[in-house]
Amino acid sequence: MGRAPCCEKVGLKRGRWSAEEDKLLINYIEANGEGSWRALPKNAGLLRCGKSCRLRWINYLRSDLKRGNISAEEEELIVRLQATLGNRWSLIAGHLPGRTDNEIKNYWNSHLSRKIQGSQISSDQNQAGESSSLSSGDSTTTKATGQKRKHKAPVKSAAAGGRAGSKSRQPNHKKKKPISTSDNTDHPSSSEEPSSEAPEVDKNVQEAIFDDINFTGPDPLAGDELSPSRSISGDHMCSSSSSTTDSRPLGRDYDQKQCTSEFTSFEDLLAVDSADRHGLMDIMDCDFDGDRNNWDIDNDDGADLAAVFNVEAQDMLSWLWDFDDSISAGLDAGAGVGDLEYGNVPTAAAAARVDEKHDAMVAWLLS
DNA sequence: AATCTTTGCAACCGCACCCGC
DNA sequence: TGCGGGTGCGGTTGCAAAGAT
Repeated sequence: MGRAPCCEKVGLKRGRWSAEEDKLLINYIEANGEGSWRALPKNAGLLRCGKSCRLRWINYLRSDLKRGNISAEEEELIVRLQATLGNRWSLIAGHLPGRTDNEIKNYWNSHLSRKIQGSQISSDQNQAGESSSLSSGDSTTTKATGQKRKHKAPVKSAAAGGRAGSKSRQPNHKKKKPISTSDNTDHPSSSEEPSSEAPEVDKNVQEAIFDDINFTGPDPLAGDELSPSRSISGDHMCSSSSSTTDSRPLGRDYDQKQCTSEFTSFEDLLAVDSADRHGLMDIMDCDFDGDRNNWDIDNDDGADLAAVFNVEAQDMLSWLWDFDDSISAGLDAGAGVGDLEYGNVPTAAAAARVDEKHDAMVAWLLS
């Protein structure tokens, strides 16, 4: 506080811009270029604050803007980037040519955040036997559940430490620690200082996770041959009785009691044969519900996982979400709508890709 | 048809950072 | 080195339009 406002507000117009004002602004910037926003209104003959002029130009009047109709691809990219970068809308906008941070932010707050919320709710329901769907959280569902959106606080980012509010704003990440484009595709934790401490494993939370793992995720270890479709759900993370065809070693030889007693630490889990570590993927319970957008953590949520492993799970998950072309190709080749659910075995290349992600997951958990 | 409620989004606000003086 | 102007960013608000009753 104590700082003078960016411009004198007395006598200045506020609210919606008229066509005449837009024209004045466009004409001035085309003639003089951007910049000097404080002086611009006066020079352009506008009764507007310089900030307002800048906002109007950047968000709506620039010629290189797309405006409207965010495509499914753009939407998917937004979701993925948001999971990785958090609410750094300007960074996200940088990956979407023709889109502004404000547009993406609004789209997120009015569409996507509710989809994610709806997905999480559905995910909870899924544990009770219902199927989940990301798209189930659309506006219709919102109305059906009576959720009020008006002036609600936007959903805070779990991935990048979404700030509690403008008054407690965190340092600007972009300016302090620039994030390159490649950071978005690299292992997300690579840009963070790796923790030098071994993960603190809260046994209670760990057991809670073990209590209700659903084996519905991808199973590249299904091998080269098609295995019958299978799904191991609830309370059987370590059960050997849940599937007759299940040959994945991790947990298969243990019942739940054994599991929670023998695996008293996460390191114990990792001590099993390296080939078995792929089962770790299932701890995360990566779940594709026939919709690549509908990727979720079925068992508990990222917050619990982060609590257990002392990491930001969402960052890793967002990378795992990177559903690349090789996998898509595998699915297109006949793996089916079920994506990577058991029984829908993708091509060898696709399986190898998932395999790679499993290994990365293990490395990440150990880091 | 009128009224109320909800939604979408344009615009505003305050804060933090950068940079020149 | 410190200060202040300029700018960028993300959260929040206001309001028109759409939908529901």
